Amino acid sequence: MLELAYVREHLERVKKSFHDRGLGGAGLDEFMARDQERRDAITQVETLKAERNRASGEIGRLKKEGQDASALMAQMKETSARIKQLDKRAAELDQEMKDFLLTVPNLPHQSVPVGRSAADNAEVRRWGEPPKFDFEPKAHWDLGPALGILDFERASKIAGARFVLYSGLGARLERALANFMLDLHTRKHGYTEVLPPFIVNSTSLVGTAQLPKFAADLFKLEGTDYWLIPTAEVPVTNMFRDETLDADQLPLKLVAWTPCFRSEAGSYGKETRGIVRQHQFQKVELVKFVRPEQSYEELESLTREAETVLQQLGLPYRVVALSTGDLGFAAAKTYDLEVWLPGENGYKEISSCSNFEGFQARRAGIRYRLPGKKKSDYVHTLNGSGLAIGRTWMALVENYQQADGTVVVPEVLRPYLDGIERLERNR
RNA sequence: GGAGGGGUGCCGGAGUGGUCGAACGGGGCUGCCUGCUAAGCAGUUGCACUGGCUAAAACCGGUGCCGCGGGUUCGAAUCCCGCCCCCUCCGCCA
Repeated sequence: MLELAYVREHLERVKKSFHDRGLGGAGLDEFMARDQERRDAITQVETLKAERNRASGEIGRLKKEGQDASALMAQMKETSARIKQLDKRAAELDQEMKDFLLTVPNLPHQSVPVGRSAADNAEVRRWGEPPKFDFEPKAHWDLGPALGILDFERASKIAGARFVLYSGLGARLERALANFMLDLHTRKHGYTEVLPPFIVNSTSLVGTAQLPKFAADLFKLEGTDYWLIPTAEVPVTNMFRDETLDADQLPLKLVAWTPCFRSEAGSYGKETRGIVRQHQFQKVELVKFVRPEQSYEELESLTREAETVLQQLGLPYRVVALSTGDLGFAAAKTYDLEVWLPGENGYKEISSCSNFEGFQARRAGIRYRLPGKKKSDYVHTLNGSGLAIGRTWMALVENYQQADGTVVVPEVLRPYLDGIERLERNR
């Protein structure tokens, strides 16, 4: 969320942000008109309240002295009625403005390439060479079922479309990947592991900005205020909602392995094959709370930390900086990691690393205080996948496939799979 | 799910209709003191919105905030209603 005062004073910058993101600037001018109306109403009602407060004190004094206060009381009864009316109007305007502010996207950082869509994203760097095969490489949706480690039919019987069942070595590979990633981030990158609730309330979702705009992307539990998390970002960022952290706790780095649930409403017909786009998947998520002046170096290191997973697994990838047209609602800047997929002969997003600056912190009330300083300030929040496990599974199977349909297990993963060197049928 | 208790400032903890933004204690900050530290003394101590001043602050004023939302009243931390959360006991359960 942008601060009201900021929008008021930097209207042109906000309008430019809307434009760069490919949104109409509509609403902003009306918003400013509302702002003026609201401030006028507040001035008026506060004057009346001040008058009432004075009179109430006077009434108390008169009564104490045994004097008659009924005239003043009658007068204040009218004033109170008037206040009630004006208060209601001011509250309405206030609510309208808050609702609007919650739908205003974050301002893109100056370094973000201006563009209309993903086509305008800027490639930052590449790592690794796509493997060369002397046979026609298969997609994971052929390899997996053939190895008996992936079962789409039964998943769809149990739940429906866009679910998958991992079986045998497939399930163990998923778990091995999660453990490998968690170990890497906790042992080498200084993250603290947390295991949060997988269900959150709507306040938490407003805090990280999935609500109010993106309810359609989420699963809600009927008859409750509970929602399945679309990413660990939500519970982990909200750990410190309405809290003030000590500056010496920062940067605070947390890693969580959770399932993620996404309704993918409106995406039917898109990426229906394989495990690319599922209603449920697992992800190891990195979350940082940092001091504002450090957030951009922290974004770089966060991205590098996510990249380390791919490097250690030997999976070729590239890093792209999202353009303004592709940038998420809450993000000021985002790097996507895209892994090489032989089955698609192209790169596919496997991690998204973002700096939200104070956008989430303001919504969620996450502050920090410097020792000895009175005034607190909002932290900057960042997060990134480190990595999406389902997509890593998929990339690994495709990149390490052999002519005979088996899959070689990368060295670093073998300790997590009882030393197994190869995924074969009937294991 | 049932019964009971409770939610007050950074923390502990008073406060049952007016003089309460809130006693008292602790902590923090500032100054004094001190070779340094501790102790001691004095002062100070939240957030949001809003008006004035301003380049912007500082600053000065106003309003609101004692879990959240309503209500009663001239006036509510204090009374009434609804909701949320926490604790204890019982039941159930991995």
